[in-house]
Amino acid sequence: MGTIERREREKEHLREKIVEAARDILSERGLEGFSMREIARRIEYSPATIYLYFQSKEDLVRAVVREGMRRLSDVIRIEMEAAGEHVSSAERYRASGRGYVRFALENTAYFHVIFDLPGEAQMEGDCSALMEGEALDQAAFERVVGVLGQACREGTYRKDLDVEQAAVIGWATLHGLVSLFLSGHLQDFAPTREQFEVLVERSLDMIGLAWRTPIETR
Amino acid sequence: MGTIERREREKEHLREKIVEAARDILSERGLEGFSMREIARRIEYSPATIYLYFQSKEDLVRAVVREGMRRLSDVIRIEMEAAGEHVSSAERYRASGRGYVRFALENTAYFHVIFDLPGEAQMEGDCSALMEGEALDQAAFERVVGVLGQACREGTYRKDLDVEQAAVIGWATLHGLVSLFLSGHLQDFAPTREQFEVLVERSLDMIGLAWRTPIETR
DNA sequence: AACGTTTGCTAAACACCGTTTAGTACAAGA
DNA sequence: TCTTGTACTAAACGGTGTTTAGCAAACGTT
Repeated sequence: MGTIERREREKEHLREKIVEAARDILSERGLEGFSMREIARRIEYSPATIYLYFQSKEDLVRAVVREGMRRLSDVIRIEMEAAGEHVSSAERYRASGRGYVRFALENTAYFHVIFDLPGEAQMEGDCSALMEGEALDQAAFERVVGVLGQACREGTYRKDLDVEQAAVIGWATLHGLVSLFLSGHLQDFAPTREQFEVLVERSLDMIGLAWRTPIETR
Repeated sequence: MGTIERREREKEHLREKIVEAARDILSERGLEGFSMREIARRIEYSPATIYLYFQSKEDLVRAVVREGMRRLSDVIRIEMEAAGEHVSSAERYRASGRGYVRFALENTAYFHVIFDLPGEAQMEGDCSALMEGEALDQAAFERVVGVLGQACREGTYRKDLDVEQAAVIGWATLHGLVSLFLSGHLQDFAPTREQFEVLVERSLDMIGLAWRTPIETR
């Protein structure tokens, strides 16, 4: 009898519908309008029902974060592939950076939920669910590390570059730029998106410059 | 008759008590525990009273942000002064960066409230109140720009460096590092504060390296 | 076919929240 | 003393996340 399979499929379907609704609300109304009751309204179930599928709002948010991670990873990959196979690895690295920035600018709600929310609350306890998100994160990260290593072997960047460390610092630079821009703290310096994108390019220049230069600091 | 002066003093005193309570709650319980009703409880007034002094929660938060900006600016200044007058400007620049990071690590609630909250909601309308906060922000920023310019004149960094742009990029790098660290996204790479501080030093190395190198990028 | 039992769901409640309104007690000025 | 204005608050409104008790329908078993 396939009834229990059908039941399980239906259960999974509703679970997905909840995550979809959550992600739509996040995109449309941002974190402000993101509430369990609003999700319930949208899927036309009672708020209590959501608690049969997710144990808390935070749990549901984590599911959305995983979805966001997937998208971010995709955008970066697509941007790298769009750069083409014939370009240098260094250029592909730049492309990955542009992908990160583009994702942040075009999915600000996702971006904030991914990078602002997890903040400092945990540290112990809920490591497993966090790690799940991190794993997806790492897929993109490893790809960037790979292309950086390739750029070293191609001779664009210096041979002894600590590629993992370099990847983190480059990531942080772009992340900081985009965070400051989105929170309005670059209003005086780069008010428009165009000006901001120029700033991003100059930052990528700087990063490349630093990776290229032989190490002999102070 | 000094009665109205006394009344005004008392009014100002209560206003300050509200901001103090708000800042304490923020430090002790983070953004989670930060509520108008909790502030009211702590100052032993009714919640409605707060609305005689601040027109909304956001308005009160802005007052706390201003306070936080002042502190951040102070920490950076102190760290720069602690580096001493006899050291190079480049070293003073590094010190300012360390100050920024130290403030973020030791005042995480302030840091989040300053840099995460303003986010994307406004953009028009409430420009005046925002500018007030930015002005304090700029005091520190201008100081950093100044020391960067000095380092150029001293010959440490290249003469044609766009110091304002450089300051923004450097700021973003440290801001990104600290944001990623606080949100747990560097757990795999720099789990402890010690390891993170090493990463910060390596980033400051990289920044200095890039400012030093003559421009001739691709 | 009838009878427990399990499943999927919800109404209602609890304890919070930000904010507004109507009103009170009291001090100041006339 | 009477009026006016000031400082404050109780209570309400509509929202939130979450829990609990219970209901109706589907299920497995006899």
